[in-house]
Amino acid sequence: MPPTLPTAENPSPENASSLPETDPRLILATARLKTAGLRVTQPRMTILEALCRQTSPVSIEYLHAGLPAGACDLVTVYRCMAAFERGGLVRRAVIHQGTSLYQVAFGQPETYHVVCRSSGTLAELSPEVSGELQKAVAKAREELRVKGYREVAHMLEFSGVAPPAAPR
Amino acid sequence: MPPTLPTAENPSPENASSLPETDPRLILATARLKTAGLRVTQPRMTILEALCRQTSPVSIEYLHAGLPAGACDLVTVYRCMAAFERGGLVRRAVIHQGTSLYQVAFGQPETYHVVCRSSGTLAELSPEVSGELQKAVAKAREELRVKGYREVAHMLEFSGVAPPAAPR
DNA sequence: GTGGATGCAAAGAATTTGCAACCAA
DNA sequence: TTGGTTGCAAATTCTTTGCATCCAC
Repeated sequence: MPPTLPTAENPSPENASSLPETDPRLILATARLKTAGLRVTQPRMTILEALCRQTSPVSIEYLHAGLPAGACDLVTVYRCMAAFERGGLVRRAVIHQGTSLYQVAFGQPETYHVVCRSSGTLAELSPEVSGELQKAVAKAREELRVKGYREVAHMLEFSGVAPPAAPR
Repeated sequence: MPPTLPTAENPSPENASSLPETDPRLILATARLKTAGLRVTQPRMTILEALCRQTSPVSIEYLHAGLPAGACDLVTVYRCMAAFERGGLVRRAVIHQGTSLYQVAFGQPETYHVVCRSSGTLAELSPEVSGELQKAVAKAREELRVKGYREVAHMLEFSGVAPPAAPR
């Protein structure tokens, strides 16, 4: 059976080593929060820390399930992600079976994904293709900027039926 | 007040003249249905006919509200749109406040949209930029095809805060 | 001090599912 | 004939909201 998207029920094992507060991405995250006019709170930093550990887009439920016990309420994660998205800290990467999956939007190249409608597998597009897409998206953003749009975000997702896993 | 997205409550007036069965797009739609292994039924043709009349992406609720009275159940529209999307007849264009908006995916150039998070206004990107995006998307599709993906679909949406409407 | 942020509980809304009847191929 | 489709009703599930309390700035 092909690997499926991690769910809130079976979160992938968290990296035990907690990121030090001096992690460059968290420092950047703090700056981004302030720039966006958002307050730097414990729940928010915990959420951003967990988000930075992810290697692929995750759902809010999954993210919450992976936080230290009692870190914060699920509703808070919803509210934070909405604020983060408006502030450009995170990006809604794909919508998988009606659920939004998010990824950090800073400190790393933008990568686009494809969701298998059959197995739920999530795969990345090649850096080359992601780069091409990013370029075209940049042009769109520029057009929108000129037209006066602010806080522009975008969501690009591919879906399809993945080939059966190669037999071994 | 800027124009907002049409809703199920205030559907825009339908064009009274019903499309003749010989409408090229409906003929194409019929062919697409068969190609996708889907049956050609009355509800489906009615839905596709209504969808072809739209000039911008619409929600399922809105689409259903615009159908002739008693044409078919709302659930049927949901199921048909899901089937159409898998079959490549329609494209989920944007997700507006948690609601998916669809548009036909054949017989017309692909256009991408931007949703205003403040007013709900939906606007098109220029044909030039949409074309650029389409090219990059085509490359992605090609990569996925080579990798063995079938029935590839994609969703690309921009959102932002639109500038205040110009005073007149 | 003050307005944004959070927790808890409850509501809201889009979408899905079960099942029997129906009909396109 | 037969498996895909549809209608109706009910359930599911993701997401949002209200409000009192709390805390970052």
